[in-house]
Order: sequence, then structure tokens, then C-alpha cells
Amino acid sequence: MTISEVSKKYGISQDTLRYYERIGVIPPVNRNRSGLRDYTEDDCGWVELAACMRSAGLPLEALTEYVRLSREGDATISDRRQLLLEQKERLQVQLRVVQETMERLDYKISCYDRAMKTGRLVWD
Amino acid sequence: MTISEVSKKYGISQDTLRYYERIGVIPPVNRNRSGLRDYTEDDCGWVELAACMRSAGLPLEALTEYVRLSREGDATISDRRQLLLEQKERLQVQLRVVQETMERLDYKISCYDRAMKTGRLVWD
DNA sequence: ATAACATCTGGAGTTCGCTCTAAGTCAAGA
DNA sequence: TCTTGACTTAGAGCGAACTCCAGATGTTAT
Repeated sequence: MTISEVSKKYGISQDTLRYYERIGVIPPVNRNRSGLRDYTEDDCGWVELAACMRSAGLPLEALTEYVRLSREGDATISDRRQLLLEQKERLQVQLRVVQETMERLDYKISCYDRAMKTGRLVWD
Repeated sequence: MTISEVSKKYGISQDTLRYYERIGVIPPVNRNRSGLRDYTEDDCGWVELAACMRSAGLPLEALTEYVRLSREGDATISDRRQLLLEQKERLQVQLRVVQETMERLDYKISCYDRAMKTGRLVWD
């Protein structure tokens, strides 16, 4: 797969794909004879993982560290597990914060709904 | 309340409090005769709201816009309601993304748990 | 062969959200 | 009175995550 195909498929710009590879968010991508990137299934798997994790807000640093450990082989299995656990816990906290904020937005919106009828806002 | 008290109470640095006021994330804060900030109950309310919304990831721009509209009075009630709705929808999307990513992390972690016993990672 | 187009690299620039610095003001205590 | 410490402003600096640019090279179609 070419970089433009991968870019379309995962909704990541070509610049970002090259950037991710450069800083190690994904491992080095396969090249054809002309030196152009030719993404294998495996390469795509890493791109997809990065896209997913980034969409949830994981920092690039955590992803580069995960990739670095993965490339070191089975000796780093427990380190990688630990890394994933830490990130999961960060997401768990974030999930609660977002839920609470949404409840608060719901309450405020309900106040505005009432205000739309009376023309006056109470208890903002 | 002094800026240092408010800073401690809401876990926001004094620099950030001044920054928020400067760019309009909170309305202008009350001052004493010497020109020092003296946060009223109301001022604190805005700080607390900003802290909550920021913790969930709302952009500063949405907060400044909300404050700007609020200061224009009752004529902007439906605009403000709309703004809150849009932000709530953004959070709803984010919530789902984070949940899905957490499930994926859970799956990967379970693979690593197995790998910790066998010493070999299958199906990463 | 030439034009048009995709991709490459290295490096500069941008945006967001702070965070820090410098130089000045003010209030209270030794 | 002098010093210490909290506060002020304006503006510079910073880290994260892109995003853009210039100049080179390679590929494809006419």
C-alpha cells in the first residue's frame, strides 16, 4: 500500500504518517526499490493501533515507548503489559471526568431549555 | 479570596488564572483598592466552571465564547444553549472513543497476562 | 523527451495551552 | 526605614502534536 492509500484508509495525513515513523510511533515502514514507502499488512496494523490510541488521547511518548519495547522482543513483555495498564488507568480517570462534565452540561442545558420558554435564565 | 487561595482551592496555577482572565475564559475579576485580585463568590464560580470544563478537554475557545455570550445578557440564551449542546456532543463522541480504546487495551493486556505465564506473546 | 504528478528528506512554522521572566508596586514586620 | 514577600503587567519561552515548505528524485502518460 502506498502512503496516500494508508493516509485515506486511516484518516491520517501523509505528513503525520512520516512524522510518526520518524519519531518511532510506528516501526520503520517497508520500502520498494525506489525507496518509496510500501506499507505491509503489518505496517498497517501499527498505523491502525496508533490511530486508535491517539484518538483516545494517549501521548505519542507512550506509543513510541511501546513500539521500542515491542522491537526488543519477548524480554520486554512485562514492561509492555505495565505500560498498557498505566495507560488504561489514565483513560479510566479521563472517562469519569468526561462523564461528570457531561452530567453538568446536561444540567446547564436543562436550565437553558427552561430559560428558552420563560426568556429568563435561572440558576446558571 | 486572593489569587493564591483560589489557585490552591481549584488546583490552577496563578499564572493560569491570570491567563484565563486575560483571554476571557473567566470574566474580569474583582480588585481591591491596591489593584490586587480579590475573587468574589461569583468569580470563584467561573473559575470552578472553567476548571471542570477544561478537565474534560473543552477548548479554551469554547469557554471564552460562552463567557462572552453570558456577558451579553438574556438575548444570547439560545446561542449559549447551542454552544453547550455542541460541546456535550463532542464529549459524547470522545466518551465512546475512550471506551472502545479501553476495551482494546483490556484485550491486549489479557494477551500479555497469558504471555507472562507462557513467556511468549500470541496474537498481539 | 517532456510534462505532470507522487513521493522523498530535512527543517522550519503553527497552534494550543500553559509557564516563566523581568521589572515594578504594595503591605506588613523587624 | 528597610527588607521581605505577595502581587502586578507585558511579553517571551516551552512542549506536544502536528503541518507546511523547498528542493530533489522517481513514475507515468502523451
